[in-house]
Amino acid sequence: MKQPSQSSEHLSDALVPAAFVTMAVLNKIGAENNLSLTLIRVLGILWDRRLRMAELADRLGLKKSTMTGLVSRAEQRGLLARAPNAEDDRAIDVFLTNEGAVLVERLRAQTQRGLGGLTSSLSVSDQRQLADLLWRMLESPKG
Amino acid sequence: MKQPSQSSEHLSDALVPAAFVTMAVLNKIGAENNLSLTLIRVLGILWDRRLRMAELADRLGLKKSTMTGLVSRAEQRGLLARAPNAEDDRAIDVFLTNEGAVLVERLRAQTQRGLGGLTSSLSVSDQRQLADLLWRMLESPKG
DNA sequence: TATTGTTATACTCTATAACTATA
DNA sequence: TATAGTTATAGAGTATAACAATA
Repeated sequence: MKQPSQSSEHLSDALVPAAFVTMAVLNKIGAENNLSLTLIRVLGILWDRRLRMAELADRLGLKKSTMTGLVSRAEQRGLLARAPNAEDDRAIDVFLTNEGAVLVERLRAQTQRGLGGLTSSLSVSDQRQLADLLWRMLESPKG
Repeated sequence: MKQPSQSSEHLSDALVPAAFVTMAVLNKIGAENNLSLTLIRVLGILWDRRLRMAELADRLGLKKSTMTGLVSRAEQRGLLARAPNAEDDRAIDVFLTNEGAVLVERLRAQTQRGLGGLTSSLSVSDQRQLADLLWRMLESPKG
């Protein structure tokens, strides 16, 4: 009864472990910088955008009340800031501080280095091909 | 000063979003089954193994004290069980119950379906190639 | 002495429900 | 009435520190 569809024939059987390994690296980098995976993602999303709380919660698949705590803690640490929205008096905009932006740049570099051990096991040509396939998968309408 | 190495030239720039999207799917499946990503991983690891607490904690990159809570809650739900280790009287083995094994099979099926929207955007040939590249990356010594 | 696992404690992340203020 | 955001509360996940039992 055991070892059922362990055939590894499906792409998802490779995607899942790849995601876990990638997340482990990100998680380690997060721990070194005292950041959760969620907060890393928040900072990444805010890199080139200013978003309202509700919009941010939507993108992360979180509740607004969860965002409040997340943003408040990050704000206290000086990584991002809140400001009233210009059009809607109910809404609050969130955006990176300079310190937050510096941190994001550092995280990006650390991530490339951290994933180096994994990616460098492939030839440069294979790396390019893998990146290409992943992008095509992600950029599809459904993705 | 913004938009620095946004060139997306590095494989890691594709691996990270792919991992986040994959994790979002897994997270949703977990939520439907009342399981955290960590617990999903625990169950997956225990699929074909019986491990001691310390060994399990090592594989997950967690502290032993964290494992205690994680395993205790899963045990109360009947998904896994504890038993004294035969060789070392200090150690405790952890393994899946039948109910846990049934759940793992269901999760695997749900995951393949859940990732279908993503993977099906590629041709069958591309899917095979992507899976092959990911496996080669993961199976390398460093990975 | 060192290792295995647990307990106690504290903080982050998350959700639900109830609330205020604005649309 | 509906939406935006916060607060209060509760539970899971995580770490650190201290502990008992065994090696």
